[in-house]
Amino acid sequence: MSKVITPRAEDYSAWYLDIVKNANLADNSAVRGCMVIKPYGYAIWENMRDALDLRFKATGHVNAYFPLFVPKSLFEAEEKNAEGFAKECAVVTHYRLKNDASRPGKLMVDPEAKLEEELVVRPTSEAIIWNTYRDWIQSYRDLPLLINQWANVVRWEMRTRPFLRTAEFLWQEGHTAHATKEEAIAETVTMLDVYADFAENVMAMPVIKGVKSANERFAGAEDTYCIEALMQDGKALQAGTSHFLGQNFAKAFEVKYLNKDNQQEYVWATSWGVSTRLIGALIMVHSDDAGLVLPPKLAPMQVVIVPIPNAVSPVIEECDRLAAELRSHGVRVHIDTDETKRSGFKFAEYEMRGVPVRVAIGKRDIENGTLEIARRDTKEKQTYPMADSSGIIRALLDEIQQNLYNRAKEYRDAHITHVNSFDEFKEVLETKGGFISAHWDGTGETEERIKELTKATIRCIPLDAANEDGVCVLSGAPSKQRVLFAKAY
RNA sequence: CGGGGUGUGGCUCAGUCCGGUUAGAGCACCUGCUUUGGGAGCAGGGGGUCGAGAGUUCGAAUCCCUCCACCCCGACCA
Repeated sequence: MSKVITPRAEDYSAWYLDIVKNANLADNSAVRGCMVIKPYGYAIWENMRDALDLRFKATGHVNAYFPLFVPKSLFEAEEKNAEGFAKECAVVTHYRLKNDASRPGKLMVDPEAKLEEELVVRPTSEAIIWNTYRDWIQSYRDLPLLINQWANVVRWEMRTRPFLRTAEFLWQEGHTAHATKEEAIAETVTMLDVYADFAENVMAMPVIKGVKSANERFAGAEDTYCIEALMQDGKALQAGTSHFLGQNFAKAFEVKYLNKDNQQEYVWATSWGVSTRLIGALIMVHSDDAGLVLPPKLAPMQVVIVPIPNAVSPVIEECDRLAAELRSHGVRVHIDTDETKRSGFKFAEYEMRGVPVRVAIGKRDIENGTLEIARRDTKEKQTYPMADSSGIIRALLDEIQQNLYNRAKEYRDAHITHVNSFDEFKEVLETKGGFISAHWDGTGETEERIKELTKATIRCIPLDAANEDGVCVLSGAPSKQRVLFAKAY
């Protein structure tokens, strides 16, 4: 296969699609808007899932599974949430097919098999979950209820892109119930911190924690917290959200508990989620024109060993010995003994697939007691003594993880620009991109107007924003703090 | 949902305007030999109801009609 990746500078969007295809992450499918996640892409998701699940468990959550289908009457119970998703719901209306008399061998929907009540394919599960929680929660002793589910959801999108926006996607959704408002808000913030920790320490992707403006808030939430990341093309991407839902769902579904004073009270709720979209973020934060670049903590193969020539004694024995040594330290190693491919091809192939460390061992090395180690992040390669190799490689994996984070953070920090006028705002947005830190008067009208004029939206009001008196870049009205604008995915 | 475009081996496309033997190329794939430290070379080989249906014609990938799918640009979105 001659694999050519479009350079980022030429066409960023084509570059992204080339990475997805050539790194074997996903394929288009026969289903409009839906992708097939291939084994290599799915292995990355599994690593993300495992790291997140560990963190969810560590913060007291348990997993459960709720149905894919939501009866329409339940779905519409919390009005704001239902309205927010109404335009992109897949709906099941029938439960049977039959032979089509007019077209032999073909099937048709049986008009006799119409459902009495349509079923919405979940775009999110608040409705079915809160309807269930009503029965599970009676007393303050049942609280807090801390449940997560790993699931697929469907949002009928017009324009789709692999991982970033597909009609069906995989995610996790946490849904918790609490006795007090304070406790629910604390949970919302805790899970935001979990996401930020995961993004920065596992994905090596720096994020900004913040709160969404009213326009960008999750439908049905009182407050939406988010982590925002910056992609290499200067566009922002929401990498995770954590919602304080107030008592909206409790009231819609009558979820009450008896407090210590024997009085009925509505519970307080949160929900939080991240999706396979994170794989899209991972690609766009670290990868280069040679292909995917993966942080070691998520790479399905952390080290690939290429014997030169293939599978020949004593080269192969040395490869096996090193692999065993690395595996005993928990390193994920792959030895490529495929004799039908040349080593040069393999080098290019593993670069394309983002394997953090490549080791080459040849006859020459056996004679010299050496091996060649190449790192994917900087593409440097160097020869080392065989004797020290396991320790060197393990240290290198840590270094690569750290370097990817530092590199991404440097880029991100260099692309947060403070502006004080709308002219400056527009110029920075067009010439430099990235986050624009500016004063905003707090009104939805101004936010909407800025979006119309520039296509930039408020990504978040950073949690660590300092109090600073100023005037709104558009309206000139007084403002107490800066917010972050950007064009977004 | 509006505007534009494209459907030909697994992939990228030529051929369509102006109908004419067995429908082509590159890549990929299979076999053999030589190779193997940055995407190998040579030789041989397999694979297509030309998006679908109906029509015009002696003859259709090519012309007419209908339908379908996908892509790009907008509006909407994690």
